Amino acid sequence: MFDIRWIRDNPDAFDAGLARRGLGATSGEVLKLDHARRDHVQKLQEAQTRRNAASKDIGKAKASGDDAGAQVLIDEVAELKSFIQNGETEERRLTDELEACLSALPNLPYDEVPDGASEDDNALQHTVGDKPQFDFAPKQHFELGEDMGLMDFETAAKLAGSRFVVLTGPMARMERALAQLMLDVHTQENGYTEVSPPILVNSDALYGTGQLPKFEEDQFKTVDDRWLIPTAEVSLTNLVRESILPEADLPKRVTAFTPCFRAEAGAAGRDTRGMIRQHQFSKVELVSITTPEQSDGELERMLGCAEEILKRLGLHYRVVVLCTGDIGFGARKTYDIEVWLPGQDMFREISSCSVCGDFQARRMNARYRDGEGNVQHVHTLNGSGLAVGRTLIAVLENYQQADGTVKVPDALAPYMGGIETFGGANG
RNA sequence: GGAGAGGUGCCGGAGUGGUCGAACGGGGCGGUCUCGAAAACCGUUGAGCGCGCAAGCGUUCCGAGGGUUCGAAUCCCUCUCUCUCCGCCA
Repeated sequence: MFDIRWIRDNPDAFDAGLARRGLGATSGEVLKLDHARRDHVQKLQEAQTRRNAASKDIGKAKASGDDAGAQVLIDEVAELKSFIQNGETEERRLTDELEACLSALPNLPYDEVPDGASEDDNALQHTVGDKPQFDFAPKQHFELGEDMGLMDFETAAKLAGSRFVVLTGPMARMERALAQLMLDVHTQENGYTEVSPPILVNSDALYGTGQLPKFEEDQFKTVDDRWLIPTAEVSLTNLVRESILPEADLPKRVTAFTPCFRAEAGAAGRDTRGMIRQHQFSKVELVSITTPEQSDGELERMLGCAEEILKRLGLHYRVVVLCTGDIGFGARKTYDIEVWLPGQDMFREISSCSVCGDFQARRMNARYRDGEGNVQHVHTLNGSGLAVGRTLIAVLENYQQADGTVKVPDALAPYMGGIETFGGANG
């Protein structure tokens, strides 16, 4: 959501930013609505001023026993009544119309974000590690998992349909181990506070982070008008909605390990094999709430926190800056971390770290009080730290051995009960 | 699920339908006093929107949304949340 006053002052910059997103100029329409609304508000307020004054005089007149004088005023106010009532309805309509227009517009990218139409135009930032060498043809994660009998898509389909999986034994344990490692690093070393939030939320929360109203078809909705979160970003970011935080509380850093649910409405036919794209997956999410001054530095910090997990696991990865065509709805700038999957012979997204400026804060009405006592909107950031399902995939493919077993990375040893490999004859 | 009680400012807590953005207390902030501090005393302390360079003026907001009324924090309806008791339950 944009600051309408900023659009008033910078209509060209606003349109230019939208143009980079491939959208047409909108400031004309927005400002027309804004003008109509302000015009209307002024007339309405004048009427309200007159009504309030007259109403007070009625009270005084009655108190002093001047019933005739009171009656004159009563008649005057009665005339204003319908005008004010209609006026209030109209004001709400104009406000809603303006908001409907603004709420569907994506955030503006930073200048430094590269222009582009698709992920092909993302800019490589840096690469860490090297591709592991195999003296055999590395398998894809689902081949490994199914051969081990520890990853079962068929049974999952019986329970829930396509795009679900059942993990068993050490496979299930490794998913838990990965989450545990991530949470431990983020809470003990990176300054994040662990949170266990609702994963079923209302429409306001989803609106706050920008999934609604535009991306309803990507979400799962319950029968009582709640929604399964597509990411813990929703729950964690909305923790500060409708509040005014003391500046001393910022930056506020929270993390949560939750399941995430996505309808994958537009992804029919994509990544149908394996665990890459599921309706349900688990993720450790990082969210930071900051002042406007802190947010850019916080993005770099958050990226570093996410990268740290991959380094601990010894996984080869690269970081890209998403171009204007690939960046998410609420983001001003996004880093994707892509991990190397030898079985797939390609890099795949495993984390996405975004700075949203005050875009979500305006939708949530999340503010803070600065040193001078001024109230202003916070900035919000979110990032995966990491997507646990995809991390599991990466470990499987990178740590596989010629005999079809998988070596447990050293960093996971404390969480795996001492086993060094798994997937052999005994599971 | 049943029964009841409530949602007022940073917190506690008043508020016969009229001059209430709201008593009073606490907290915070500023000041007086003091060598300094405490105590005491004085002052100050909500958010949104509109107009304005600003000072400021106006307007809206007492859980949310409707309604009654010339006028609603106060009356009515719906919703929502919290608390207590009972039932059920991981």
